[in-house]
Amino acid sequence: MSKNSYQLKELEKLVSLAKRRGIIFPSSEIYGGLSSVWDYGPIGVEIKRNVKNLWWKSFVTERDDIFGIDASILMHPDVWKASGHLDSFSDPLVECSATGKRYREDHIFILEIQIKKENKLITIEASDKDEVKNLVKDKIISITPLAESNNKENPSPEGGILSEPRNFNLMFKTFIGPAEDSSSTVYLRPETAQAMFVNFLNVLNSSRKKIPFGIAQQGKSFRNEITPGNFTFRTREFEQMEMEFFCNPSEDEKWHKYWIDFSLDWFKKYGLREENLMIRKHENEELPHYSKASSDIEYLFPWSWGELETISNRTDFDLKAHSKFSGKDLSYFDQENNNRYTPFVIEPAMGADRSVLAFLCDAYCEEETEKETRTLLKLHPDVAPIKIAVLPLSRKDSLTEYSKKIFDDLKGLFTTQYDDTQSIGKRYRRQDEIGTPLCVTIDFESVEEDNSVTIRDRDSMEQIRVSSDKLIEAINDKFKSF
RNA sequence: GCGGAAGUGGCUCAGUGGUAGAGCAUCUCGUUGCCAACGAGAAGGUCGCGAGUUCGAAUCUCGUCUUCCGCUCCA
Repeated sequence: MSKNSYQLKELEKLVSLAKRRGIIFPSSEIYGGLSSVWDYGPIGVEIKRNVKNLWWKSFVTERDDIFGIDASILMHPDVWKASGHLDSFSDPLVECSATGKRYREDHIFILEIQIKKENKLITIEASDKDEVKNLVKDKIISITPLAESNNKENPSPEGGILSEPRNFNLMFKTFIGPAEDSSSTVYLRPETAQAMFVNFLNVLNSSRKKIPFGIAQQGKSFRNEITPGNFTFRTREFEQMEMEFFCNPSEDEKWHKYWIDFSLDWFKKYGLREENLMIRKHENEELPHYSKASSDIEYLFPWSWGELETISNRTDFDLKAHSKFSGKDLSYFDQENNNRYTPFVIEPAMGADRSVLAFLCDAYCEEETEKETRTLLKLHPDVAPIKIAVLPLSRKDSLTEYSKKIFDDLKGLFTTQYDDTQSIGKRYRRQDEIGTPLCVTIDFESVEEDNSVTIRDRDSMEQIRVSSDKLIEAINDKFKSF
């Protein structure tokens, strides 16, 4: 068995575990499911909330230079004209094999022209035939719109071959109001970023903050991906954790590097192993229209390396575009240096669902014990859905009463589960499978003798005995040492 | 969208035309019991869906849906 298929087997096991233990379910399953759409269950929702809250803490509340917003998914349709998403997302496009650049099919014309008595075929980008005539001074024999070309392969304006035209309807369309006429068409946002550009002035004015500063947001985005798949890695509805950091154009490279390092440290801090992480700088030809430079933080998923986060230098593209389309000046006046400029933007854009998946993949672990295989999620305690399980060794009334009291003391401080079904061994294994770092076990000694309980460690399975009066203290000490 | 594989209890799978099965998981009762413990019992499936062939279909045929793997994606 190759390493790859072995690892894919691991992914299948994780998908099974996720369903069995209430982490992630296929959407609308009783109706046959919906392709590549997933629901978080009772355990999964805790993990995802933890990941989002940890991000928010690191990127917003622990800092004094970043502000959060929570914008609507629906926005004015012109937002997507300004951002470029409408043009490059919804028209039939052809792609150049050499540069990867996409052209609107109706803006490409095939020309047969005569240069020095020799007939040549060239391709030109223009909005209509009249513009073509103005652009080309040579003797034109014929002008054929690309759509009417009978050639199997057409050259692109920048060399290379043009692909077959495709409809890239990457944005989800919907309607405002019950009447489905085109005047009320709106889109589900394909990225959360634009809300932060559109609210740039609002945040700037209400926060009285000077540049550099950032605006952060978490929320759902929607893209009609051509190829979704790999569990929750690429889905058409997904949640982003994005931050737009506005800075002086002269400092963009410094901040770009800063946010790459900051993000990488964040993933490492919450448990992803360093050997499974890498930074990949984008080649120039894969940069999108708005970006000057981009780096990915990639994680070694069971199928391959995949992007968790892209940190882009979006330059002043978006603010300038919105200035142009809205007519509102989005430039910034720097009082210290007495000059006006449009800020550059560094954007760390993290996938919330992808991050959860990476934490799960990294934590998934099988250990051979004497009789069985122990499956566990070695999640960082801050990411773990349940922090503590309270497990009475038997269901005798005296133990139940004592254990419930322990549970009541803990549940306000930690996410805690109480479980008194079946054997203690099975309960430990169940908690291992959802990544509960600590189990507190109560036995007759606790009740009848010394008022002490056992704390059992998920990873080492070691137990320590502590007085129940000092239980909370002991738990906090254990969490600190993870 | 094209090609390949697959869909049977919660999970993993067996079952090639004759009354739907196993292991694990789940639930109940008992057990002074600490790493998927032991004993007893219970529940759970119109075999993805829809047609067709047949006396009879999980099994054969067609359609359809879904999932997985490869190609253009990127959070």
